[in-house]
Amino acid sequence: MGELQERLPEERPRTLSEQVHETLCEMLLSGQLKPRDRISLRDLAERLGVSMMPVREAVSRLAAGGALLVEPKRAVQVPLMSAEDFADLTEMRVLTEAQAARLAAERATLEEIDDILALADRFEAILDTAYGSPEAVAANKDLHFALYRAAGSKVLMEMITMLWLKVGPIINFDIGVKAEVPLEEEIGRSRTHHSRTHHRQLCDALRARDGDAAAQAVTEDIRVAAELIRAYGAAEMEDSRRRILP
Amino acid sequence: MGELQERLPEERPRTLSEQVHETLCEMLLSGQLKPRDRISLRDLAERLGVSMMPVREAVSRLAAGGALLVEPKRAVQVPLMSAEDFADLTEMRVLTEAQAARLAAERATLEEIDDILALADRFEAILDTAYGSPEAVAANKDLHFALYRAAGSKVLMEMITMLWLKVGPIINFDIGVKAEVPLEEEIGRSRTHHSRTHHRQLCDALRARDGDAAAQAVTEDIRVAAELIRAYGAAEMEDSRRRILP
DNA sequence: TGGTGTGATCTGAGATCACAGATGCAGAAT
DNA sequence: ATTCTGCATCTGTGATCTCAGATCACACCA
Repeated sequence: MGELQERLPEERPRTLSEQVHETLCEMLLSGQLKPRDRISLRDLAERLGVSMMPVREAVSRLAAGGALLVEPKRAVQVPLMSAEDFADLTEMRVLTEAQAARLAAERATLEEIDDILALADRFEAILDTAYGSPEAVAANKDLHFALYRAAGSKVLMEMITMLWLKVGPIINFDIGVKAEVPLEEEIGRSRTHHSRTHHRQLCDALRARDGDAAAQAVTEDIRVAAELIRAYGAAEMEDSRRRILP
Repeated sequence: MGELQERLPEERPRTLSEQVHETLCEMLLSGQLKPRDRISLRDLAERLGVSMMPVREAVSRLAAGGALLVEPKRAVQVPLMSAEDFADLTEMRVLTEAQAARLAAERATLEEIDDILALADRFEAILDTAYGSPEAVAANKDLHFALYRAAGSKVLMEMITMLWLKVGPIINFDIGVKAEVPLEEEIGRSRTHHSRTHHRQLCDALRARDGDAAAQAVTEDIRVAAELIRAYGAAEMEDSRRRILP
């Protein structure tokens, strides 16, 4: 009992629900959860060393945002997304994240810009050595969120976070597939190529304080990545039901 | 016990949590809850004839979206919004709702457009007789949401709903003040004037399938209303703490 | 061999209880 | 009259229990 408490012993008195929520968010954003994955409240509670209650509350928060799907009397699962839903989600990501990039280019402090440029360098370095690895996913996430945080809009940040929680399982499933199946190397190469191009456009735009260019770079980054995922068919894959950590 | 079940006897088997959630949403959107209002889980549970559990789940869902603020070991309350937060929220409403209007103008079916035009007429009629009434608020909400629904984007609709749940208490508090305090009649008149103008621009844009014009109409509607609220000072009012239904 | 039914098991939903911290009001001290 | 103090009350948090519905596997019959 008490794994979470022991792992975070001196944290300020956050509730167990918040800690569970954070854990689930990380699992969604990092690809530990894939579409169709089912989560048992009892299992997860036992695994984390808490009772069902905090898990229930965390799960309903995620379900409120559409990141998890809970049908009454049925196991809660990571929602399967149709191609239409994925396209819809992608367009909303373009709308919100392009605006965030525009605001960041116009309002970021010099320190924030330096941080973002450093994260972009770090991401490129990781791409060279370990494309498709969890580290690359995390570095990409850190870069994007540093940019969006610099936009200075709390509400926009919340909206983008919600969208990422929804696309996380798909994007990272995609990466997981590529990591396991090294065929289709050309897709990987074209993807890293585009990533580099868009990230460099973004850095240039930030340095020049060019909001439109920053928005354009992020827009293309999102659209190209989405198109590669769509072409790969990950968005509507129908593999057999999986349990987490069986 | 069982008031909700009896009131909705033949509904399909929705959970109590969902029903409570819906009730709370209506209270937020219709102005029955104002900033600083406190909600006791036990009181609300008793009032609705359910146990604390469904109320807890509904409240955490709203809290996840920022529509309610729950601090550990303290009464959950309708969050008080700073002027900066309100401005931020307004800009995000412009971003999302203008895009919804643009999509609706381009993709709405003729039936949907007819419905929207009818709701606009209905709203104007209510404005003539009962400005600032709960009916006017509801009619305005119906009009806007019919428009956004016609955009055909599920994700966009969810985002807009979340934003309305946040601004609902402020907008409707504003209206409540105006209804109780008939001074400042010129504000009321200017507001109805702008409302009419923007709504007619919107209708013309829909008929002409002009996405840009529709987006522009909605943008100005939101910005003008927000400016009037800001000028009135409702966004940062610091009245004493209230309990619902004392 | 293929379809069907049936029961053991697992699921979330909801109620109830115990608990610790926050609140607020009343009374005492200044 | 005002400020501090202390206790009664109210708060959300979390655990535990019950229940009904869903699921799945295995056996049985056609």
